[in-house]
Amino acid sequence: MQEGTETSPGYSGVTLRGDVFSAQCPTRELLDRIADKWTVLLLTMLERGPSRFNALKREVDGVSQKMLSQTLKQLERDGLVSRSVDAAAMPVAVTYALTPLGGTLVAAIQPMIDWAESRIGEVREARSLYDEREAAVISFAS
Amino acid sequence: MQEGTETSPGYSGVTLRGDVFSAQCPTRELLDRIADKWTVLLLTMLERGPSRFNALKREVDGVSQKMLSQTLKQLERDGLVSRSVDAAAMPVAVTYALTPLGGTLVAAIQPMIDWAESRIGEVREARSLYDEREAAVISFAS
DNA sequence: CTCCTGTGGTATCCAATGGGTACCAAGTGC
DNA sequence: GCACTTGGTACCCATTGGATACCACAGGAG
Repeated sequence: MQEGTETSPGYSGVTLRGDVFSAQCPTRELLDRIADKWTVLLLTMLERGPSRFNALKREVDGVSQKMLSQTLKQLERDGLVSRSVDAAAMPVAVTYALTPLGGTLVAAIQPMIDWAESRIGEVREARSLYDEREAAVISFAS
Repeated sequence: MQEGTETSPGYSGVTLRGDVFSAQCPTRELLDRIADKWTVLLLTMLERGPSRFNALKREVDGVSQKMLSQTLKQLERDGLVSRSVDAAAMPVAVTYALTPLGGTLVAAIQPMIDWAESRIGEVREARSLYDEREAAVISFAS
């Protein structure tokens, strides 16, 4: 019925490319979504190979069923993950797998993960230093 | 076909290196923090050069004062951003800048941003397809 | 047979978090 | 004096995340 019920597909020209700092930028909306705790963890986990719902729930420690199904649904909608149902299996088997597009994203976030793993020491050190200074300031103030 | 995920239990006090999937993993805690909307945007903005509080607030569209000061404080604590106060200036000038460590992080998240910018088209296409299918299923059900 | 488990979710509720607004103190322009 | 700037903090409410319960169905234990 209403053609205008959703974000206009046209965008006549100006894509605001490079301006992720504008709230309206579509790239920023995408960035907001992929720069997400569970998204990153799930994609990384799926890079190891296809997995099933409850397997993911067990493997990704701390994820709730709600967030898992929600995140997987978004990833599927974004074409990053595929969902295949085997209805013939006994209690129904649902398998999630990375799509090729999802694979390119995993490759793109890998440097971030590697950074976290290699720099965690420096960050922790910075934190201790900061907390010490902080404590000093507080005791000085009171 | 990979049998995947021998992330089985049985840690005997080992480093958990590479196991970001455990909730206790310190790397995962760090990853949760940097895989954050405002963190990514602020770091990217600061890569352009040092900036002041209200300048950042103006430039990063949509960030609230609260989230800005909160995020900056965390970044400072993590040693990714430095905060320098010029008390001599008229209404006090506070300048935020990337530290060398922060610079390495920006480099590490850049691929993710580039991915978002280059693949946004494919994602949008996947979304339309998904939404169409979804709508079809719903109208079929009702 | 009933009970319990596992499968893949959805629905519901509540706590935590994010964001908007107001306010502060100090200085400057009008 | 009044309003505006600076860099924040304090407070409140809306949105979100997370825990829990529940569903339908099938298989195995007892």
